[in-house]
Amino acid sequence: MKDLSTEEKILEAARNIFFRKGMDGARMQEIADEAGINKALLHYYFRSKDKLFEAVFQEVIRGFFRSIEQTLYAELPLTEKADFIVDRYISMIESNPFVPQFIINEINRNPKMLRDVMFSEKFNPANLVKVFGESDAENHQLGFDPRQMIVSLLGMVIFPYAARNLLQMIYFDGNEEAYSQFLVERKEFVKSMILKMMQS
Amino acid sequence: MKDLSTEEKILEAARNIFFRKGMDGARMQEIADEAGINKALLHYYFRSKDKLFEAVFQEVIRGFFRSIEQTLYAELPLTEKADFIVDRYISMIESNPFVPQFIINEINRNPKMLRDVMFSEKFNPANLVKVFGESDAENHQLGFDPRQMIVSLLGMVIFPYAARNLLQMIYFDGNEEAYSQFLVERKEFVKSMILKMMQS
DNA sequence: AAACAGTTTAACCATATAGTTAAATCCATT
DNA sequence: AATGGATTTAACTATATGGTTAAACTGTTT
Repeated sequence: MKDLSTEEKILEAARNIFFRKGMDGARMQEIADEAGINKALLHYYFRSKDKLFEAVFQEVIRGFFRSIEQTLYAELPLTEKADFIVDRYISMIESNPFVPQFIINEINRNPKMLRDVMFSEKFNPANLVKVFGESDAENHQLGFDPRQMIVSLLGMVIFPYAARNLLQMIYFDGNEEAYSQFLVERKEFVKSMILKMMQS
Repeated sequence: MKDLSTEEKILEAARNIFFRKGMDGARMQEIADEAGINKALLHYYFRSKDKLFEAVFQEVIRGFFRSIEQTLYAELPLTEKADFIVDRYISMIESNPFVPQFIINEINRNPKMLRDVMFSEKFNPANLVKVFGESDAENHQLGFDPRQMIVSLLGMVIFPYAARNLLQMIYFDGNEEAYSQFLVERKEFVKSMILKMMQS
């Protein structure tokens, strides 16, 4: 951590705090502490909390879009593609378990931010739908809106991480190890369920 | 609204604000305004923001447990039971779309609160698992942890509401009516998918 | 009429927090 | 050694916000 540039140290700290507590719950002092600097220097690099948050949010959304696009352009048969997407999303979430909740919450708090980032990043969602929706022979037999499938996949993958504390408490008696094991097993479970769901 | 008792007006207003903005984002002044009273009276009824929040949170968790239990004791064959649960949960969410996110967020913010409420309500989650997990002939052939199924169901049902703004923007070009229609169709989609998932 | 809870008004206090400032210090480059 | 940017220190300002207070008012009950 020590050998990062100060700006990078700040962004790293800001991510840690914002991801866990959100814009409303985060404190500039806490971010400064986490970065190992003082508040004056924090404001020296990022003029305001809003600017700092914007930097973090924009970066996260960029990464989010980038990884969506990567799954889009993977040329695979539908069944393998579903596996591929599940693997990718789960590994993304495991390396940053707070990100999905963060994105959802902050967009709900201020939906305009997403529009702004999408505009400034020239991100065009028009062909996003095609993940499960086009150009594959198997696909024409699905018989439903492909978005139903992708939303199901996202829900099944994201929910157990977003609601971890709740689910761990009510279904696993608060046992962390048991829940971790549940998540390990979940990967194959979701893959096989998506497969079943896609069989006519 | 005018004919409710003041305490009920306050709780109603507090729900509106807390559900949307969470504990951190909510302002006592805003709650007072929403209830059509002043801050002094608000504190006259609920001594502090913490107490008011606690009242709302406790009430929500109680309702949550109650409805879980009602689905538990419904004596139905597995397949119909899944339909029953999907219907119930969706109608609950539609009458209060912010509640699932609220519960998840506030539990993440302070997991101890859930333990406290569960303790004071003497709620024992030990047999929750049995929803999809016991005493039904079909069930012994499932061949997986029934919790995987219930978490999938919850994820598929809750996620499209929790992430509404995000999904609406990226998959529906911001079109609200289109997304509402998507949610209408989703009900049957989820039911049929759960069915498929339960077929050996 | 007196009493009393509910309610308003308006000012007020205490604290947390975002953000600023000025001077001093550190450290690398010239 | 001098320059200049990065960083610290510490005090400070402004504001938002939770919470309090006292006095007045309202409407109902006794």
